[in-house]
Amino acid sequence: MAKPPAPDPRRTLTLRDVSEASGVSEMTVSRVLRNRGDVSESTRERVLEAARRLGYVPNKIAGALASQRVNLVGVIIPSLSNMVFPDVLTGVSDVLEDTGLQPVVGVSNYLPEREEAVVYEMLSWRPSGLILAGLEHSDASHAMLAQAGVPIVEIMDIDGTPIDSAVGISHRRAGREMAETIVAAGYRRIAFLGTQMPNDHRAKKRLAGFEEALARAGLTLADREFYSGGSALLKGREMTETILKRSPDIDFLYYSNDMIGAGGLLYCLEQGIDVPGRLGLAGFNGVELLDGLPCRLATMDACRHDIGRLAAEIIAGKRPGGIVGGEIIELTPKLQPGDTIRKTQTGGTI
Amino acid sequence: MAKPPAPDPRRTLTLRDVSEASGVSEMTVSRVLRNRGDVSESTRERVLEAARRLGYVPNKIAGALASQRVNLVGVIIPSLSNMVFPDVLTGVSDVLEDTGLQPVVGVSNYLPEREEAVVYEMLSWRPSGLILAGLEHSDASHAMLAQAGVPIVEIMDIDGTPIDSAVGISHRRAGREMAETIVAAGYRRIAFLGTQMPNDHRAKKRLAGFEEALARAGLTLADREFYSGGSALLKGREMTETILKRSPDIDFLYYSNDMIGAGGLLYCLEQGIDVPGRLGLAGFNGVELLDGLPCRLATMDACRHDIGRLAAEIIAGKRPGGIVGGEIIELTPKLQPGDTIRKTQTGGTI
DNA sequence: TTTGCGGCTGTTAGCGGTAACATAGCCGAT
DNA sequence: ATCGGCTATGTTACCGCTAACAGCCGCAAA
Repeated sequence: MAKPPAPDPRRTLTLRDVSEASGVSEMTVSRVLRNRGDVSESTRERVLEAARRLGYVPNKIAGALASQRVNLVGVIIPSLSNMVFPDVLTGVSDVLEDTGLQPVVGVSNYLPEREEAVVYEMLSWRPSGLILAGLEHSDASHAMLAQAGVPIVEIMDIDGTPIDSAVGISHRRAGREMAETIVAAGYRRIAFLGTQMPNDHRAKKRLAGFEEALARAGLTLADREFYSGGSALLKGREMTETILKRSPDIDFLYYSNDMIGAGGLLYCLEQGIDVPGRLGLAGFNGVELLDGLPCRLATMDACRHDIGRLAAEIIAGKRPGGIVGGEIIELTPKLQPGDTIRKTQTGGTI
Repeated sequence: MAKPPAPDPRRTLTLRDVSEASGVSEMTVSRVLRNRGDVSESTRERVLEAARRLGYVPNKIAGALASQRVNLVGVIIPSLSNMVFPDVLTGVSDVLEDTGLQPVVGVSNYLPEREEAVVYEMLSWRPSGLILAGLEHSDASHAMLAQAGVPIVEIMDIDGTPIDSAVGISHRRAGREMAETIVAAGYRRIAFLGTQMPNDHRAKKRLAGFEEALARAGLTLADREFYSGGSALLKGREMTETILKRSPDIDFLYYSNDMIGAGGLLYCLEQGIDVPGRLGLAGFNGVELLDGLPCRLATMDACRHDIGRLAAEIIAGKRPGGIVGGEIIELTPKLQPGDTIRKTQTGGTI
C-alpha cells in the first residue's frame, strides 16, 4: 500500500497548493498573481482568497528561472558610512520604485578584490542591470561586466572610459574650479587635507585637478596631510591642528571631503581663527550635515541624488543608455562658496 | 535542412558551454565550480581553465532552485541615512563574511506598509534568514514572517514579543536610566526634543521610560519639542533655540538622538551657555560623529555593532536561536556621561 | 446553421542547475 | 582470479514556475 503523501503543514507552499485550494490550474493561479493575461473576475477572486488564506508567497527563484527575467538591479558602492552613497541610493530607489525593479545594494569597502567578488555574486543572480561607483575596476571585473549582457552604469565619475554608460561629474574639473576660485579670492599658501585611501580615485582626481589649476596660477601646494580610519570629524580637527602648527603661514585648507572639512572648521572657530579672513576653508560634497554648522563651509555639490536618478533611469530604459548602449551624462557640480572663502580679492602677497 | 544552432556569441553561458569546452559532463563542471565531491586534479584544472576563458558566471537562480538553498540573508532596516544602521550592517557583514552567506539590504523608511512589501519581496527569494529592525510589524508581515520557515531575528529592541529571536536593548530602560542619571545630577526642569515620526517605536519607548523615571522622582517633563525631516543637526539647533526661548528656565535637554543633540550642543556653545552648569544635554546612540565635537555630548551606546554581529550569528547557526527557535539576547547600553552632565549633585531648587 | 473570433483555461516543455543514484575503472586483499 | 571498496565521472529526475500554444465555449455575423 502506497504511503499517502503526508500533508506536511510546515512545508513551504507552492502554486500547486493554491491551485488545489481554489480548484483551478497552476497556470491560472500564476496568471492571477501576476495580473497577466485574462482571468475571469470570479476565478480571480477565488484564487486571491485562497492565496491569502494559505499565506502563499510566490517563489521568485522559480519564476525568474522560467521567465528569464529578474526584477533586481545591483548597486555597488564603496561605503555606506560615507553619507554620500545613501543619497545616491535614494535617487535610485525613487526612480525604480514605480518600474517593478528593485535595487540590491553591495558594498566594496574601496577594495577592488572585494568589488570583484560583489560583481561576481551579483551577476550570478542575473540582474536586470548594474550600477556601480567609479570607472576603475579589476581586469576580471571589467571582463565580467563587459560580458554581462545587461546595462551597466558607472556612476560618480566621468573622467575615464566607461564600460557601457556613465553618469557623474568630472572630479578633475571640480578640483580645478575650486582651485581657481580660491586663487581668485587671493589665497596663496594653500594646503590639502585628505584620505590616505589608495583606491579613492575620485579624491585623487580632484587633487590632481586642483594642483593642475594651482600650477597654472604659478602656485604649488604649500603642505598636505593625510589620514585613514576613525571619525572623519575628529580626524579633520586633528589634521587641521597638525598642519597649522607645522605650517603656520598657510592661508587656505582644501579638504577632500566635507566631513573632515567640518571638523577643521569647528577647530578653527574654536581657536578663534579668522575665517575666511586669515584662513579660508573648503570641502567637497555638499552634505546635509553642513547646514547645522555655525558657519557654512565652502563646498561643491556632487549631484548625488541626480546621479542616482539618472543611473536608474538608464537601467529602467527611460533613457537611451541601457538599450542603445553607452550614454555618458556629465553633471556639473555647483560651487557653494558658503562663508569660508573671502568674497573679494585682496591683492595677496604673490 | 535543419538550421544549425547558431553559436550566438552574445548568449549568456551555461554549464553546458563549459562542459563542451572542457569535454566533461555538466555535472562534473558543477562539482568543480562548487568544490563539491571528488574531481581529479587534471579535470579540475581543465574545467577551471575553460570556465575562466569563457568568462562563465554560474546562474545562482538555477542553482538555488535545484538545491533549495539560497545563500542570502535579508536585512530590513528603517533608514540608511541614520548613521545607526550602517553600523549594524557592518556587524552583520563581519560575521556573515566567512559563512558563505550574503546580506541583502532592504529599507522600509519607517513605514509599516513599505516594510510589508520588503518582507514579501525578500521572502519570495527564499533567503536563509531574515534580520529586521523592531518588534512592531503589520499583521500581514507578522503572518508571513511566522510562516517563513527560516530563522527570523528582530533587532534593536527587546521590549515586546519577538516572532522568533531578538537581539537588542531595552529602550524603555535606556530612557529610565538616563532620567535617573539626570535627576541624580540635580537637574529638575527637564525637556525632551525628538522626532515626530509616528513609527519610531524605539524613540517612543525611550521617552516612555524617561518619563516613567521622572515621575518616580516626582517630576514631569517641563517642555517638549518635535521635528520631522531636514538636516538633523540643523533641526537640533533650531529646536534648541525654540525651546530655550519658550521655556528659559529649562535646565536639561534630552534629545532622542545624537544628531539633533549635537546640533543643540553646538548652538549652546555658540550662545555661550554654561554647559553643563546651567544647562545639561544628553542624546542617544553613541555616534562616531560626536568624537569630533568641541565637547562630548552625554549619550548611551546602543551596541549597534554587537547587535549586528549577534543577529548574524543566530542566522548563521553559530548560536542556538535560529535552530531551536527563539532566543532573546538583551544587551545593556553603556551610559557615557561625556561633558554635558554635571558630575556632582548641586542641591537644585526642588 | 456555420463560421470566426475573442475570452478564458489547461497542457506541455522547458529555464539551468543539483541531489541522488548508477557506473566504470583501478587497486589491494583474499 | 575474485571480490570489495575506492575514486572519478555520468545519468536521471526533478526544483517551482512561466512561455507558448492548444482547446473550449458562447456569441455575433454571415
